[in-house]
Amino acid sequence: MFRIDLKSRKAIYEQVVDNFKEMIISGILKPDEKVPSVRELAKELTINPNTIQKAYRELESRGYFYSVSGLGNFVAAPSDKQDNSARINELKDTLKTALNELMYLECPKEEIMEILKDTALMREGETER
Amino acid sequence: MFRIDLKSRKAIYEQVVDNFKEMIISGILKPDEKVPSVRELAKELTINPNTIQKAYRELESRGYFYSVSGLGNFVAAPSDKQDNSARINELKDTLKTALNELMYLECPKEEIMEILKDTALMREGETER
Amino acid sequence: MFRIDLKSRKAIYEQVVDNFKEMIISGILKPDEKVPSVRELAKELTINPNTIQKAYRELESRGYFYSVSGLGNFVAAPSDKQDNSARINELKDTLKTALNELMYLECPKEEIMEILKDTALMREGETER
Amino acid sequence: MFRIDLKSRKAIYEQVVDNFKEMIISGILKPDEKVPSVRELAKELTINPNTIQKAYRELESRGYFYSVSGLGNFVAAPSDKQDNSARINELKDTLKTALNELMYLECPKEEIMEILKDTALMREGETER
DNA sequence: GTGGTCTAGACCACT
DNA sequence: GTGGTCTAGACCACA
Repeated sequence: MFRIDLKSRKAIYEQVVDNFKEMIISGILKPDEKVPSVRELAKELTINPNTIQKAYRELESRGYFYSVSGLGNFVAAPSDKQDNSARINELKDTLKTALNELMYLECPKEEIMEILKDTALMREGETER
Repeated sequence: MFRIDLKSRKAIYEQVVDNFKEMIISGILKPDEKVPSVRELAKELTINPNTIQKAYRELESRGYFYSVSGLGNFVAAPSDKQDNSARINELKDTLKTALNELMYLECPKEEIMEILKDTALMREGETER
Repeated sequence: MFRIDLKSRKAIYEQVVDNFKEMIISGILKPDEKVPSVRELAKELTINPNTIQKAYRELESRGYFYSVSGLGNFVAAPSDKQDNSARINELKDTLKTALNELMYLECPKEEIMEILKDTALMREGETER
Repeated sequence: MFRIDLKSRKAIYEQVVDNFKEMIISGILKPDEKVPSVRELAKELTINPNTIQKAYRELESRGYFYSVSGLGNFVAAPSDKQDNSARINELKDTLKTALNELMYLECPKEEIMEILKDTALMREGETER
């Protein structure tokens, strides 16, 4: 369920954050669903609870979690999310940069198109007419 | 010419690396063009020469610069670049993730398409048929 | 355990790199084994920590170490190594050059054969038929 | 005739030295043959004369050249070479190290054998019986 | 505790 | 002049 790579350069708490974000974005985790408690998850991943704690706080501050004291943490509904525009601009920028670098590295266009299709951005048949 | 944000969480030397990469990728810097000397750039940006040095070595080891001792650093030709596949896979992954998150944040498709067009990935008329 | 020659023309950090590479190649250091912390080794060798740091990063970027933040540096498994072909060609070239020069200096063939045997390249009895 | 790579990390004067050594070792340059004057070679390679000068001094001190004042530099005969033992030990060491690293990188034995044959170390048929 | 970054200032080799 | 190395000492983020 979780992909944590201790060897990665990325901080562990960030990897936890990314894993949750991905599961929420892809719909594996539904709004108002309860997520494991800090201690539970820490034990399961054999990671320091402080690290999980930090990840949860991060997810809460970014609007992906909400916490009910005494009950635990829950997945927030997309509509509850705050001010997206800043994050959207950030993402657009990474998109542009990544695309430019891919072109520079001579990654074949088809492979990029494949990705676009996979993300449901395009229906089959819209590309490469 | 350079955008360095001392307050950013990103390391200064990484910002320098990214700035150069962007300029090379976008063609602002041409192959075999000389880049400012370590000391020169350090002085211009009021940054410690060692920091610039580190950035330059990074760029060299990633195949964007080559260094001629006694003469300075120069922009490498794209063909001189090494083993891209690992980097390409990384980029594809960030691409996927960014696209998914954009969809989740309900960024209008048109805006994303705009970016694709800008990167010359698609010719006018190929999209939104 | 470590042979560092401060007077050598070779940079100290390179000597550290070479020492570790040799210990890893010869199997003295096993995969996933922890190596001394930057500060520890620096203290032991009475060398500046930054110098050790540089050596460790070099080893990491060449695929001999991996670093786990907060825990330290570890020996990477051979399979984790990246793109060897460039390095292999380099080595083949040094091999050729060294052999040619040895022949020129009239080093007896037997002595060279001795080395080949020692590196397990040849089984006893295969040579000097 | 000369392979000088300004982009290489190796110092230019060292590349000049290596080129001459190789030509002498391989017999392209014969004993007592005259080599180009410092100025001539510098002009031909469009390199600073001081750099060539340094290379020639190095070659002389290592016993590959001898200089006759007013006439120029000449290739020394192998027998004129001094104290080889130190250099031979050096070479043996690089040989060992290179071989070990090649084995570690899983370079196929056959490719290594190929090199040994090419250097006339072995006659055809002596290996892999 | 760990690695990672940065500064200031020094010295060396090469061109 | 150029890059490359090294030291001393400081600060930060992560586990």
